[in-house]
Amino acid sequence: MSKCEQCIVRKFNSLKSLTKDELVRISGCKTSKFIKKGEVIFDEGETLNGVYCIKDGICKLSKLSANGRDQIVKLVIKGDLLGQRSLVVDESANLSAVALNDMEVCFIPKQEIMNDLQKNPEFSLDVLQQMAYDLRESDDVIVNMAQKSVKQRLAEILIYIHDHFGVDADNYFNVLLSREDYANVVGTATESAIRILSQFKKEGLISTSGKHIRIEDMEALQRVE
Amino acid sequence: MSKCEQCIVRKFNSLKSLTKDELVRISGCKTSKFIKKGEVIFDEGETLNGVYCIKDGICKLSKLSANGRDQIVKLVIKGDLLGQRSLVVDESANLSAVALNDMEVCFIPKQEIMNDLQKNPEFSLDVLQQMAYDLRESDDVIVNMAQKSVKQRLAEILIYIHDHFGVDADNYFNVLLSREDYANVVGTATESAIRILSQFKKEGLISTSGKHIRIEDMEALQRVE
DNA sequence: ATTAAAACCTGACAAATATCATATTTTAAA
DNA sequence: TTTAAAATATGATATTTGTCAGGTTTTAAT
Repeated sequence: MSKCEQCIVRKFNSLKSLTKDELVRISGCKTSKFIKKGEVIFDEGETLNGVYCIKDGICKLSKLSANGRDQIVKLVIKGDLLGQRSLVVDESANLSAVALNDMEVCFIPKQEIMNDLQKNPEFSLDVLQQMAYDLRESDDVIVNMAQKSVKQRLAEILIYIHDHFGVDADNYFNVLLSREDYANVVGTATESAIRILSQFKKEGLISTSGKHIRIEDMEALQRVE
Repeated sequence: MSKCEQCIVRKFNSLKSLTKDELVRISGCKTSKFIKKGEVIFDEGETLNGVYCIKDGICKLSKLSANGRDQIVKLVIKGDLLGQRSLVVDESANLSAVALNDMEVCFIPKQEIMNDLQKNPEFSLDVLQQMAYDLRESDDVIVNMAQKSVKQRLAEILIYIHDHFGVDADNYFNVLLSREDYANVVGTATESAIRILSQFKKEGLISTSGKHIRIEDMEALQRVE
């Protein structure tokens, strides 16, 4: 099994603040998992016994609303950590994590992380900073949800996905979301999301090929009101 | 000036994890401020040179949206800390803080807090836990904003204010919000908030006396769809 | 106490969004 | 390959919410 000390992925998350010794120890007790597209990593309400370090792939974090609809709160990519929040406050998971494509993740047991959190102030501060950053992002999402139209939110998520997850050789998004996923990100009915994407297509803002989406006119997309 | 070691308020926030020595040191460099209803504690974009510990009063944290409307993200009360997030990630304030009634706050300079964050793992973990808790709350707000109707959100904020900030002898809310504030919490037009409050009144869910609001039928309010 | 400003309220209408129905296309299983 | 299921698409219509316009009441300053 590969070793944490040599893993590039950790450079993108709080694990970068661990010492070499700590990394070796974690490497010794981590387990690696392959997760197929559509599989659940963990479910809302589940007790998490550790954190997941995403080595490859993308997943969605969502929560079931009282009306029966899933709300996608965040998209998480290679390099990110999953489950630190629940671990820190010792609560069950508040969100479900589902793979959007095939993934490889490393599971690090709770005790290892908690141990380092208590003993390595640099690591602890790094986790704190990541959480502070997430908190600002969440606050911004609240404002967008409350104040912007569905069309605007959809335009923005398209730009977000383009900028954060990149595109392939033909400029199509690397992340494949269903129309229902798009609806669940912006918080609208699936039909509404489909309708607006069709409209964007007609207006030349995007083009599609099946589920694949490509931005054709970024500036116009940014101007959407 | 009163001393942090003897202040009851700190028991409700992360400062409770500081040692006696640390508290004495902080007490020596803190400044106390009285802030009148409506006054700004800090503004979005402002650089914060420390954190505010709320000794008395309530304030709103809000962010100006691109459409010119204010979105209230959080209501903050006696005992809470303001500004830790910005301090931890060394960013300017993401939200504005405005007093909803007369307040007393203590300002603690940045360096004191950062020093303790680096040297006292217990304090650092406590701040981390508070932030993890806030993050869950924010995620829940996102889901509510995205999936619930304005009427439901308004009913819920009434229940939230009742439960978190309490009522006076006549069962009226301790917090006085304008109709515009209510609109800015649930993310709707002021007229819509007014209309729905009127409807709640007609249906006997609440009663009002000027700005003062009292819940008359909690169960019916919880059932609002 | 008077008065101007702000806050509150309501109606009429417009715009945005949800819902339901149904057709078409794509996907995946047998 | 065939076929059933799922995803996508679009129209018609209902519901929710926003906007504008005009009132009344409350608040605060003189």
